[in-house]
Amino acid sequence: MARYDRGHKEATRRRIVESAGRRFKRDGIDGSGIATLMADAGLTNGAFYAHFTSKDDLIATAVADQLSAQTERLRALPSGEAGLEQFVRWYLSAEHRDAPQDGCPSAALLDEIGKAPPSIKETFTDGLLTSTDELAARLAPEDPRSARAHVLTVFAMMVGTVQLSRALADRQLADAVLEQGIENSLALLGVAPHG
Amino acid sequence: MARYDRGHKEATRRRIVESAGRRFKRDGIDGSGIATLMADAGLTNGAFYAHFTSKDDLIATAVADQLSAQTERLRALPSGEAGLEQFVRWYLSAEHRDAPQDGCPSAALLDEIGKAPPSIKETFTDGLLTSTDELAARLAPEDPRSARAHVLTVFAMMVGTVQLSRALADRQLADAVLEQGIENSLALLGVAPHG
DNA sequence: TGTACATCAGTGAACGCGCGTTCACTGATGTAC
DNA sequence: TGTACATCAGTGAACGCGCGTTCACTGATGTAC
Repeated sequence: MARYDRGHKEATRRRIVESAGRRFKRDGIDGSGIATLMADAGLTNGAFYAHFTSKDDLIATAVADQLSAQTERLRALPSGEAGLEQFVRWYLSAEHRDAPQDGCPSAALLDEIGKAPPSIKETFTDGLLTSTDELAARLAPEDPRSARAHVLTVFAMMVGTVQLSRALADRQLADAVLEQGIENSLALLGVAPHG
Repeated sequence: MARYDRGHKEATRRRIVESAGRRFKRDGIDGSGIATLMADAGLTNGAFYAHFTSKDDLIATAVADQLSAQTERLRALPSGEAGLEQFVRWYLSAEHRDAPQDGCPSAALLDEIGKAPPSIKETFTDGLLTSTDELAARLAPEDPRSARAHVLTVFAMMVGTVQLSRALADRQLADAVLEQGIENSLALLGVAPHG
């Protein structure tokens, strides 16, 4: 159509990546077709391959983008254990459970990433570690690396808890699971609850 | 083709349900087409609708079947905390992680079930509670119901841990996460490790 | 300043393919007479 | 005992549809002369 500003294409690309991240988290990766992803960004399917070499290319890009957005959110938390506790309480909230498109990419996509090709697993692993190392820094400021596996495991547990809460047909039970999850997670992190 | 023994159709149906359960756990529900599912059972696609009204019908049946198979496995465990610990150690083993088709349906499908229609969530919820109540009975034999949310949460955490271990591209880290997961799970259950 | 052409982000139709589902048909056996 | 027909689990081709991907084309702007 038109000839656009310098930077227009880059802005379009970013728009696709961001809306695709949301769509993936809501409907799953397999459940999101190219035409839908492009329509989400206000475009038609044909333009897709001017921005990405394949759907896998977009998946990897969107997963990395989602994880780095999460890292930013973690950096914005209060330092120390207060930030940790705040994160746990948000993560295991009914709001997070009920709005997967706005939430954590791991909670929404971990299962599909486990079945994805190695290149996507690698992208995921890198981005996830960057983000969980933010948590580790809060738990063990003097030696974040030592807390890595521990933080990663507690994070995995929170992921599973949110997923279970999303899958249960009994809302009361789903809420109870989240509450218990907060207690258990804080206990494992050694954070005394201030709620 | 041939006219078959009494009970032949029922046996065929069971065969489809069982192989579909394995296929779903391996490739995902969305990732498993009718033709493949029927070929797994040694049949052609056309016979499918003589056994099920729709793919969703099979999904619900297979999920329920998988969960009741898991319940049977839990019943076969030693009674008391010994059985609990044995379960946790199997669940968070590299073998379980690396063979999803033979493993826990929740670990493989929780994410997709969270996005599934309510009828499937209900089937899942019923079957899951039956199976986790087996664990609760080991933790609190005098009042299993009181331990329900607690056991459910620890179970959710184990699910997330297995999923993360499947998604990580770094095998060493994936193994470390499982090990930490065992420690954390046993701690939360109040079971003193005997490993 | 005016004309001709190059650029290029985006359009929209089409490709082959696999999806869930439908349906006319098969053919070995059981039943009726 | 022999023939005609009913039964029914399973076959395999076909349905319309959406998938990921390709491609000829559009048309507003920038550049060359």
